[in-house]
Amino acid sequence: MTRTGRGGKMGWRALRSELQARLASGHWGAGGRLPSETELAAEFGVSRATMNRALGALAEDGLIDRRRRAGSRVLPAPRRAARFAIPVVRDEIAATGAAYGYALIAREAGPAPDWLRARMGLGAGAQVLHILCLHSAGSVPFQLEERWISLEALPEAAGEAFRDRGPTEWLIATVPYSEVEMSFLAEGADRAWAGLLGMEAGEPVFTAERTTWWQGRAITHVRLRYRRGYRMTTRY
Amino acid sequence: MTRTGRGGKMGWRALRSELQARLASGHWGAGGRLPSETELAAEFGVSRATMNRALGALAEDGLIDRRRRAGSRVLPAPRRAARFAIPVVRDEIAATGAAYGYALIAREAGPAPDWLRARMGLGAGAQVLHILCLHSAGSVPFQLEERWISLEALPEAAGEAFRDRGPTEWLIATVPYSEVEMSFLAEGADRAWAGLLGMEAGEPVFTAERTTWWQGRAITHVRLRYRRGYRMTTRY
DNA sequence: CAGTGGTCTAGACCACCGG
DNA sequence: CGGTGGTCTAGACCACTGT
Repeated sequence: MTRTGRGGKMGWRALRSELQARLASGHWGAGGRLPSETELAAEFGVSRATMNRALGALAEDGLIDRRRRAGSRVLPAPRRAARFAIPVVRDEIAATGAAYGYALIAREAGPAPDWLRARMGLGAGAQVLHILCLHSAGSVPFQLEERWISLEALPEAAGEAFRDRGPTEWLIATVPYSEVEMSFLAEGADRAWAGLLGMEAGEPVFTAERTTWWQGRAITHVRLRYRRGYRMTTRY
Repeated sequence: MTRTGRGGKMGWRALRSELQARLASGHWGAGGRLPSETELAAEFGVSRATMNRALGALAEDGLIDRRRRAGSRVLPAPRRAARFAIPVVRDEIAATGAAYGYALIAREAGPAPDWLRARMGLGAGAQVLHILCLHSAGSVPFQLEERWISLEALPEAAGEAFRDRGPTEWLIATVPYSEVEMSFLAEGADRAWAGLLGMEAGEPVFTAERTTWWQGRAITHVRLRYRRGYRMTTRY
């Protein structure tokens, strides 16, 4: 029996690795059934709680499917999920070694356009604060942020100038925990803002859209357009 | 004290929600320190193991930072991570209700180009199988797949025609568990393949790139180019 | 309805690291 | 050094669901 350390019992992380290797080797076949928790626990000489933890981790990783009474089965095609860290742009730029720059370009209150009312579930005539600003790495444009904040849900935004600090950072401090829907897409740079990113109109742009709810109400919607050549990368 | 159910003790999921709500309300302040596991367990009337599980979940979600001796601290800016499910394209199309269509466009073995050898860590003169194929939703192009498979690492690929089944599905069946690096980006449609997706050259395309390793060796690299208007969306 | 996973408990030991 | 989190154990009860 494989063990970690010098003869000690296996921890649940080691167990997970061991079981994962066994899955990869096809030990139980695709779609096959694993022994019960109790049996596996006995085989590896650990308590059922520990084995449960290890198997639970494998299920979270999408490698097996666990159901009461039915047992644990090997998923034929592992349900893959990629985790992308969504860093604050200030940190993302700092990580490249460049100096973070922020510039407010526009800021005005007004009625929400129809598409935004639909997306955020706002009533007719709802007022929003519309902000456009640029985050730079040194003197190079890095990300163009276009944001709408519901003044109904967050009236204190009206008192913020957003001159020295981006709305994202202000929101993080004001509404720390929230529900989020996020999309990634490719779009053509619009004549209206292509120049701000140092791009030609029509050039492909990597864009992230995010709508944020707090206590069931939509607070803000943002479009983040990234500099030419930007990639969002992860390993798993 | 808030409880779930009719007077029963709280489970660790309920505990997590409760603590998350308390975090959201600013109960411990940003950067503040939470009581110890033992204290919290006593306050909620659960065992320390259960409280540990709940706090561990909050740490995994990036809401708090836990360190021995130092205790649990509220993270000032929650380290957010979005999880994107990466479905098999056949399922993704089936989910829209359309019929899945597959067509092999090209398939040829040859030496790996330099950029690919660099990306996959292949030696000089390494042979790869280069495959181009199209996945359609009904009669509409959905995703163009361009893939390279290392014939050194996976010689059995040479015997596969990929005429009825895409290489992704064959790979899943052949190399079920692997390490992956994935990127999302925006690029302009190339003259060489824009037509296959029903697009004009230069039109913005949402592209996913993925390199897959198995037992420390790069197996395959793929570029997935999506139809116009594609979005990758998640909630968290 | 019986076998499986899901969870809780009380106690224990240990690793880590801040003061 | 001592308090904190990390983990394991043995036992227990329960929820779910396939047969």
